[in-house]
Amino acid sequence: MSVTIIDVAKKAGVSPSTVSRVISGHSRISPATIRKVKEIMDELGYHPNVMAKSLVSKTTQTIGILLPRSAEELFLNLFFSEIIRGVVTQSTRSGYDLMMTTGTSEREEVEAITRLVKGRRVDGIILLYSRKSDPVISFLQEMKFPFVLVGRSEDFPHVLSIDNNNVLAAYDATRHLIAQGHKRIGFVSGPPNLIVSRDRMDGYVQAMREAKLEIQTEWIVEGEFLQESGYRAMSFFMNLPHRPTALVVIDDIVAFGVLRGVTELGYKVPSDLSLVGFNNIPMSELSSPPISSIDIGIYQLGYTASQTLIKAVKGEPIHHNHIIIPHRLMTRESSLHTIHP
Amino acid sequence: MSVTIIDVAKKAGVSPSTVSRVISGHSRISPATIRKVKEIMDELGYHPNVMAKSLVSKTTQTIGILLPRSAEELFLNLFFSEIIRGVVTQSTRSGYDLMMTTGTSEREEVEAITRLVKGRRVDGIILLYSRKSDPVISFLQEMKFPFVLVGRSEDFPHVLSIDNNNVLAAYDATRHLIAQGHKRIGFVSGPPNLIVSRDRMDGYVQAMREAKLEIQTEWIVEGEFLQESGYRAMSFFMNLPHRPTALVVIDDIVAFGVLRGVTELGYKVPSDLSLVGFNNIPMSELSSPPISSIDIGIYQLGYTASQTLIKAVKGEPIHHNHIIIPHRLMTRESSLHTIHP
DNA sequence: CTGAAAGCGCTTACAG
DNA sequence: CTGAAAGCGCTTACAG
Repeated sequence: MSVTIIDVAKKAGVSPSTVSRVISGHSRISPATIRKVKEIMDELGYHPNVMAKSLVSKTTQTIGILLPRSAEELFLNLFFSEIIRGVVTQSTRSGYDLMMTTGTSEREEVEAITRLVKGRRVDGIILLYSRKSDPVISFLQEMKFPFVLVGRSEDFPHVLSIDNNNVLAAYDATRHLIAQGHKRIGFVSGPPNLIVSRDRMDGYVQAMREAKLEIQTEWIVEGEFLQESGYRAMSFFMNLPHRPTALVVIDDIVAFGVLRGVTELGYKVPSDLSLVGFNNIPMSELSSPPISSIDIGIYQLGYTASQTLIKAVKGEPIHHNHIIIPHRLMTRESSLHTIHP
Repeated sequence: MSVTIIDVAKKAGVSPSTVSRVISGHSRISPATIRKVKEIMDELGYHPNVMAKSLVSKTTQTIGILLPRSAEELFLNLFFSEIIRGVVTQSTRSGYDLMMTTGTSEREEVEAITRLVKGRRVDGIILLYSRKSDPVISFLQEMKFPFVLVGRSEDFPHVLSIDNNNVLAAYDATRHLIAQGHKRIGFVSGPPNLIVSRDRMDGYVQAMREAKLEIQTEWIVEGEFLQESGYRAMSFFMNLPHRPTALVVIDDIVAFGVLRGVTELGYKVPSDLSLVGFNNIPMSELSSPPISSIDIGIYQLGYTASQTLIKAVKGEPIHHNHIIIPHRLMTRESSLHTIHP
């Protein structure tokens, strides 16, 4: 049915081995043979069967990406789109295909990865998001299978990973609010089992301590990466007798929820409540008021993850196991309100 | 290195053929053998080598998705994230993996698809977005390779496709504005080579004609699916001596651009200019004012595309070649301003 | 119900 | 510089 290496060999009057060597750019082949074989390949419309090639070469020219369990809701947040955009761009440039997989439970995730790894379907894997103790990481380490983590792992500190310095990022965000004269600053966090939540919390705490500002436990609220979480956090804060005048918010989408709630209650951002978010999604500058946000270079995170993984797959040397993508505070109206004591 | 079917066979004291039959759930195997073999498989941690299986079975349990050329900018628009979310959810549920590929030029796209198809890397392909004459479609048809199109094709009208009724959707949007008393309604379109642009334009024109309303050519502007396009269109409209009082806008993201521009100029939505967009992205209800939008069921589009493709791959009967996902107008403040003549 | 054998399409030492 | 042969890990008629 399709054209095989044997068809080409016959027609070119050479052996299949020779055709194979021409394809792989093997050294010791006469120019004449190369020309001849290539001609026939074109003429016949030959294309290598990837499966056969993989079977013997034990390489697939494909990398896999495991989407977090909540893939269903996942894409509501621009974070993952941006990551994937970076990954697919880079992997395509490097001649690798990208395989996506997911699972709805931890067991399903491990199964999906097992299938990819043991089924020899991919050469390496990109993991998005790290939870505290992740059986997927244990499995990949045990298998000695190449992988990179977007984020970082506490249980497996030496794992190859691409991350932001989230502690510093949150520190910067908090410092910025302090510089505007705020003293009562709250923090809206994400799911507590995510390392990114705790890193950003740490940065916030550090900045507050350093400035000798009081942190009230009720100024710290945990939630999901969803608008609703912001909305709920806001209602909670606004009912406090001593409410904060500014918030550091774990994700812009959550910040939108805060903003919406604040506006509905008739308060104003930034005069009644100043905000700084994270991720700098395109809508941040569109909302009214525009929201200040830490740009964490999401696309770059994905691009670098793919690049690093492919290096690892090829066995090229990797100098740093932990690559940090720089962040940048984008100051906008939501945090430009100076408090005069 | 890894455990093969032969290792299992040896240890279980049967032939490789039998192991293979147990794996594939073949009928005529004694329960005792099945139990024994499964036990050994677990014990040894056996996992089938997908490549070897594909090579002989000629099936990959994988579908491919071709991202539009502009993948770089692509994900800035929620449309693709949502589509992919639908596709990955459904394909995973059906036990298929998802392979993503892209190209930066038409030639590269054809190459990427050729690699997937001729390399027997996938069982079927999902195409996003259709341009007027698409060499990828010609190729797939010629190869008799299963594929579905998200969108529709004029050059290949019988191709399996999942689409909205974009003509009707735009008609509904326009009717809604007419019902508010608007007579001077403009249309901000997308790239003219996309069928979706022309379909929506047609719906707009139909509704206007039917209501015996005049359409001025300067009320129709083409652009990209980007904020900037909306911004530019707005500046253009607002400088017209006889400017429209309402706009149908091809995409919410473009509508945001319009909104931002209008606001900057000191005008108000909806009183100075009413807006209806398409796609109903999450931000539509967050902006101020919230933007009316046609929800086209993007997730559903992706989910159904995957479902239909997998049916086609399996050779199951498909009753309709053109599947239409219903749309729904979400009325919000941006279009709730009644004009009294 | 089960096994031996051929074959899927390729690569790669081993010879020459 | 090139060919014959073995083998990657699986499936599937063909026998029995």
